[in-house]
Amino acid sequence: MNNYMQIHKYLKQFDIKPSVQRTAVMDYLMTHKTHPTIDEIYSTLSPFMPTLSKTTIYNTLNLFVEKGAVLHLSIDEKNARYDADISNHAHFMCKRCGKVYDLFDLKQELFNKPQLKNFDIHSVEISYSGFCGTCTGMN
Amino acid sequence: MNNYMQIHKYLKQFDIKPSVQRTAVMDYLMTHKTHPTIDEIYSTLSPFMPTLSKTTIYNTLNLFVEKGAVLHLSIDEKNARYDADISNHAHFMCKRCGKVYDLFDLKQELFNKPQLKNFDIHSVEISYSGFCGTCTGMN
DNA sequence: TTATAAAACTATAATGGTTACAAAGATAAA
DNA sequence: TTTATCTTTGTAACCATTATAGTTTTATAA
Repeated sequence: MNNYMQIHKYLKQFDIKPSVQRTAVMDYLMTHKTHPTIDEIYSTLSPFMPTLSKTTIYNTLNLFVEKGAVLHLSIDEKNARYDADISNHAHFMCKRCGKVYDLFDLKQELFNKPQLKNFDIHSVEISYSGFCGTCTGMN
Repeated sequence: MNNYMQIHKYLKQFDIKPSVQRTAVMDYLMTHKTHPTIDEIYSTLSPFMPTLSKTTIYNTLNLFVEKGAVLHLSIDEKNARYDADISNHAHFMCKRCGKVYDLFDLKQELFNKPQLKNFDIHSVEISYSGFCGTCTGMN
């Protein structure tokens, strides 16, 4: 079974009808774990899909987020970022270079939804910011 | 000592030169713990300060955040939100009514900055979202 | 297969939050 | 008082996102 069919199956698990465009976007997110912006996704895919519209990227990602297949990250004030890894993990954004990194090795308790009687919590986002090792020369 | 002078002293602690406008904005943030948007701050202050410009609100809040006197919240994708309470606490945003609530009663460990050799972490933002009690009728 | 309806995609325009810029005003120093 | 610096202001520009309407594709059913 090829990758295209695997992604089809994966999308269907989230009640998302596969299409060429949707499959390409999910494929991009799965193979580029860089928390890309809309523009990055569009710029990369566009040469291979000449009729592709940026609106479709917007529509597709809004659908993915709505269906729970993709995380919308608000860590970057300038542009929305997207992440196909929906497992519990946090993010770090370097204030100098702007890269967004995954932080997997944190205690899982961090991601527990607090049980509060006045709030029905659906999602958690844990974001750190500062300088990355590449920018400080400390790695 | 009046409130105006107290706020002057407070701003100076953050190396911020007080001015009428800056004092008014900090006063607003301290007395309105609703995590207001730029527009809300401007709309409220404007009638009392007829020459006030919205650009000044932007400039002022950018300065406050830069100096560490105010937190910029990215929990609301639509508008930046600001919080004069810089102590460790998390936020909850209701996806129906849009209100942003403070969550103070969480374990302080949540706000510990993980010691990672490749990342120099300056700040932490913990955001929850879902439905609030008012919107679900459950309180 | 063909006709019809629904869904998805596309291009363009509109929206709206934020920043850039330049001029005017206020403050501080000499 | 003069000069320099900082702050504020209004306008214009920018740019990410959404709205809209038309086209294309896909699904349904006769």
